[in-house]
Amino acid sequence: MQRARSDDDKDTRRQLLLEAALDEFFERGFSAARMEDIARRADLSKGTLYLYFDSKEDLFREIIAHFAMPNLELFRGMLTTAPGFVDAMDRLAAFAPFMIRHSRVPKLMKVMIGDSHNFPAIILEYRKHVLDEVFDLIGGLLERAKASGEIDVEAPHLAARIIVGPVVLSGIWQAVFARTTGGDVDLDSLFRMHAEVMKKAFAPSGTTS
Amino acid sequence: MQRARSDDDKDTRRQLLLEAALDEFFERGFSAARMEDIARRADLSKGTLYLYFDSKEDLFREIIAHFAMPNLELFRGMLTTAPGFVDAMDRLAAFAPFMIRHSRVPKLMKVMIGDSHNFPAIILEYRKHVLDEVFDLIGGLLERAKASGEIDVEAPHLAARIIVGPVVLSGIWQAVFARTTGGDVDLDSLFRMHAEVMKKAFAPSGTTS
DNA sequence: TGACGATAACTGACTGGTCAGTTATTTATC
DNA sequence: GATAAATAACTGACCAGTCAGTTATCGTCA
Repeated sequence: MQRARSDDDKDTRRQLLLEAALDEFFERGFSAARMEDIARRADLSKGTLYLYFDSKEDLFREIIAHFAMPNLELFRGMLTTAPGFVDAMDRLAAFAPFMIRHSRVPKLMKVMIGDSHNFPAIILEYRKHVLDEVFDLIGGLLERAKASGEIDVEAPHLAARIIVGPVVLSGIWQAVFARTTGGDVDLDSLFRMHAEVMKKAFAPSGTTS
Repeated sequence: MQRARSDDDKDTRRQLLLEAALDEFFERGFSAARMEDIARRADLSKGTLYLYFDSKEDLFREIIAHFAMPNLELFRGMLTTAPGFVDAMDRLAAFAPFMIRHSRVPKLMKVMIGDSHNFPAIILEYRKHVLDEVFDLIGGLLERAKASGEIDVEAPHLAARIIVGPVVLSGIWQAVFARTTGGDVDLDSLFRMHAEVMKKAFAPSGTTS
């Protein structure tokens, strides 16, 4: 591999190492992952890896900072531009299968759950800045829809958990079982149904489809 | 600590070691957990631990066999004795918060997710014998309720995932964040709402509360 | 009752291997 | 030839699994 001379080159290399590290942490877990293997996966040596990151823990921290935020922004963009609840659910039905199959969110989920107790501070930070934010976004959406009379819901922050539940289940299922055969579900159908279920459940009483 | 002479004594000791191991695996992950610490947690030495289990991996396997099955049976008992869908959802609303707060299921979830790729065969076995069984139980319940005209649902096996989703989300939340402060939700309210949401969503059209 | 092996539960020091992090050296690029 | 990117050999700490030795407990016999 060519040497990285410019700052741009170094950024690309850094990114490459982060991807390699996420893959190794995903497959082996933080503790069993070897720095040598992470470096080799990016066609570099262990020594070079240490030019870009201070320690294994530093690498873990950077992975989360690097991969979590963009996904949150994507999610925020999807939700905040939806005119109402029904529209937001339809978008979620299209967005969730894509995210589960093609984004790094499932891998990140598995890594963060598996090593949460080894880095409590990092994980708590993540909860505050990403997870709580997701629930707040959905909660806010529900409150606006309730105010406008589009839906009927008593506790929006609880409803948010019910909406997110199947997404988390499918993400973890993907992360844990994607490599094994059988047991997979058609995610598009699943989330289309999920959207319909949520619409019907929160429809104001007196409304019939 | 007294020595274990009888077979009964040894069974108790074995059980004690399994509990200790689950706790250590839960807190550190399989790879970072130390056999010495597991033994110490049960007030025994590392050598003694090896009298009861062949290896660290053997211990992992035994933990799952020991803790997963009883919980599945509990769940089966809860569902199969319910006369119908509405009753089953009410039972779930009472059962889920208890299970999440007081059973070892959340700990088991975290351990199995975190180390799934290190023991693919064990985890696949678990999926077939426990997870698929859970989905089949709920799927069967839904089909019977549909046949009797109690509910209206097109794809019971997908609906099962929607019902289970929030349970998994809450279980993982408990496992990952229970020790940290804030961010906790009233599980009783959450699952009471979840039951109502499911009832309303699957109620035959034309029915209004 | 109490002393005396016999049994096996239990211990912890030890070994061999692994790996995070360091550094002296090599080498690509200007 | 100067700069700094990249390497690979090295070090020290850590730990799963082993095993030779220790000791609690029990049955037996005086």
